[in-house]
Amino acid sequence: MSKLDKRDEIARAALELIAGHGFHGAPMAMIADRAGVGAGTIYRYFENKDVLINELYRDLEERIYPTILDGYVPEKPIRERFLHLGAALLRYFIGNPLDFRYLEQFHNSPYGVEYRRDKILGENEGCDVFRELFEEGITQQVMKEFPLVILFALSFGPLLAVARDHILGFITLEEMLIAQTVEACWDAIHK
Amino acid sequence: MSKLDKRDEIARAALELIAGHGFHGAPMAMIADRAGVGAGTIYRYFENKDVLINELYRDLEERIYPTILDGYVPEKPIRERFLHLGAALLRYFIGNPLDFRYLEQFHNSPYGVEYRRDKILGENEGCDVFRELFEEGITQQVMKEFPLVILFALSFGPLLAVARDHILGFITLEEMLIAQTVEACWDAIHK
Amino acid sequence: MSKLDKRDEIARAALELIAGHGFHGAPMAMIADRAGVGAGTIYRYFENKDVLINELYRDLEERIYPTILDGYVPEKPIRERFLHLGAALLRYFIGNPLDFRYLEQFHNSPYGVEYRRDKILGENEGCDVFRELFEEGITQQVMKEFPLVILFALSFGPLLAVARDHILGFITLEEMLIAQTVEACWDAIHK
Amino acid sequence: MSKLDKRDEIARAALELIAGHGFHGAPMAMIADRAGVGAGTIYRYFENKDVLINELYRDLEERIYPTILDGYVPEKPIRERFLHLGAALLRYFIGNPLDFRYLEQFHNSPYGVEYRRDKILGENEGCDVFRELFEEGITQQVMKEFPLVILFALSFGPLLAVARDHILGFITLEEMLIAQTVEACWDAIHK
DNA sequence: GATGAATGAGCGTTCATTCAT
DNA sequence: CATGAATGAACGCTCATTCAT
Repeated sequence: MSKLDKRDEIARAALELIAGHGFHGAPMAMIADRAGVGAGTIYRYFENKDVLINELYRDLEERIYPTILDGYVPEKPIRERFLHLGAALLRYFIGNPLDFRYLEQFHNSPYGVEYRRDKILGENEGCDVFRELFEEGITQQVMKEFPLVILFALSFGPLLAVARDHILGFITLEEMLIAQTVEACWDAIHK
Repeated sequence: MSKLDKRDEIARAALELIAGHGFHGAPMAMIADRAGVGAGTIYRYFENKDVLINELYRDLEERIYPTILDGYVPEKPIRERFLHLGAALLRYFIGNPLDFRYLEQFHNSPYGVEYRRDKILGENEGCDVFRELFEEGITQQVMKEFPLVILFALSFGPLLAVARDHILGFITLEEMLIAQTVEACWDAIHK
Repeated sequence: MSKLDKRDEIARAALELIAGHGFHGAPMAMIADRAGVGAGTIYRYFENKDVLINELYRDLEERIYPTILDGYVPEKPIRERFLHLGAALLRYFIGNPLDFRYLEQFHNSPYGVEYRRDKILGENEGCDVFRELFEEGITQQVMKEFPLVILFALSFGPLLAVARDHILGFITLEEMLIAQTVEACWDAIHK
Repeated sequence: MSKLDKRDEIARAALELIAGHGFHGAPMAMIADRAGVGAGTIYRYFENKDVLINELYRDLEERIYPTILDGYVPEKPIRERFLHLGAALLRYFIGNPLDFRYLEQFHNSPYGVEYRRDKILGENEGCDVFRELFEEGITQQVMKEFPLVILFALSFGPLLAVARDHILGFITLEEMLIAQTVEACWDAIHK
């Protein structure tokens, strides 16, 4: 197993366990076991559990962005772009439930709160596509003049909620329903 | 201190600590300390920590419902009723940040997932007002014909998100913004 | 077993093990075992291992002082007082080898260095008998005009060394030899 | 880097780290790092950490002896020879604080105890100069008729103590004070 | 011969739960 | 009943040592 493989093996094991059982339901020893490495080995790749958790999240973001930006055409109208991003995100979550569960665990934890604080108070990075889209939407007067934070809430709030419901098996999202849901989100934010 | 007082004291202490520091940031001994009782005493009122956590949530629901139903007039049009409930809920969260934080901790944890599973798959209780409102909305053709689960997501998703942002200090919600946000939610679900 | 008994039992076990095997040769679990208590119990009496180690030293000082001051007559000549203290100290070490070994472990460790730094740089406490004796000796011109630190070295250096040699079995100190050794120390410091 | 250079590099690194942080503050990996070699390489030159620690001490002794014997004239009177050795030793410690700190760490540890036991009970080596000096001193009736062990204690006890105090910054030894301190030691042992 | 990634036993410490008082 | 001291399994993490490369 190469060095990179091992790091990924540990990351995968950690993601699975944390997604499934939360941060404290995933002891380092259990992660090591599932990754097929010794307990001490994890610490060659991640300084400690906190760092592991944060790096896992960065990895995840780096997987999501290319995916949802695939086929994204900045020249298209704002509405179409929003529908594209929303649907792509939802599809990603549905197709990668572990990633989604992990993302939720992360957001709803001190890690996520601090992360968001840095994002919102500092200069944004990462969510730039959405931020730009919202800012453009306001400028062009096609979106309600809400603070960005609220536009984010109106868009992501429902998307995350339905993704969770799908993954937990409370509903089954197929393409039609995905599109309709994202359109409903659009209804919430457009003027 | 009467038996009931003691139970409430424990519940209050637990809620505060869990809201502030999460489930694992609130050891039983610390809860007992803050409640002014012995560590063993908690177990006279709650079988174990899991039970305590679940009962805390039930308590919380029982506090929320009367509040948001105050001034709720079933005879009014659906839109008005929705706006009332949404704004009332948001106000409750803003006014009771500990309750809100606890609710979030609970929802985003195995406890919450199991709870929802029971709710959705079994015979619903608790969220009846919203459920009835949504069912009526669909029947009257004023709401989009979505599965209930999606209507919930479109309504609560954004509300919880903005409540969190307010409590974390990322935004300041005053009456105007509350009303506008709930109206935006209505835009998402109404036909 | 009363509360005090248990604290003492832990302290005794810790002292024995540390005296015999050094700080890292005495894991908390082993201390607990020898004290006949659970591993967690130690932490009810001592905040952590560092605190335990420091408290053990304080305990030890409190046992030594009364012993060597027993029969100490401040009105007697300086020489006699020095001989009394030196011999009493040596006798204490010989009679309490665990205390002595612990004291050595402590002094030769970051704990001891910091402790001495506080002692020497701050206002002295504890070693006051010796300090006063030395200061008086200099004032009365019966002792060499050395810095206090050097007088301490000339007195305690040999005493600790012979105590160690006795305890390790390299020599057997009886009363005669004790008296002669302390007199030799006096020869080193007196004018 | 030649084989010998590498061994010395490792020894130097180990000495520095152990002198500064004690035996357990100097992990093998850190020693390897500082020596600029791989972690496994250490084990080509030293069977294990215990062996490394013991060999380090032997190295140290071999550095000290030539130094203090430099200018030592066996024909001179015993007193002068003692003063020479004592002052030379003190100067060595002051000039080589890492060596001194290591020596102290070693002496005050199971390693040192076992080492001394071998020395004293077996046929002496190493400290021969002092041993011979003391034996000669007794024979010539210029020294008190103490067991050797006690003469060692009366000489080295204070010297090690003042060296430590100097290195820890509790006192500053210059030539005058060094000479006076060694003379005081002489006072302790001579008849 | 040299490497350093991998190991896993062992560390100090926490905390849900029990039970003698 | 109420208590809180006692428990010990479990945690995150370290590090001396090994061994495939």
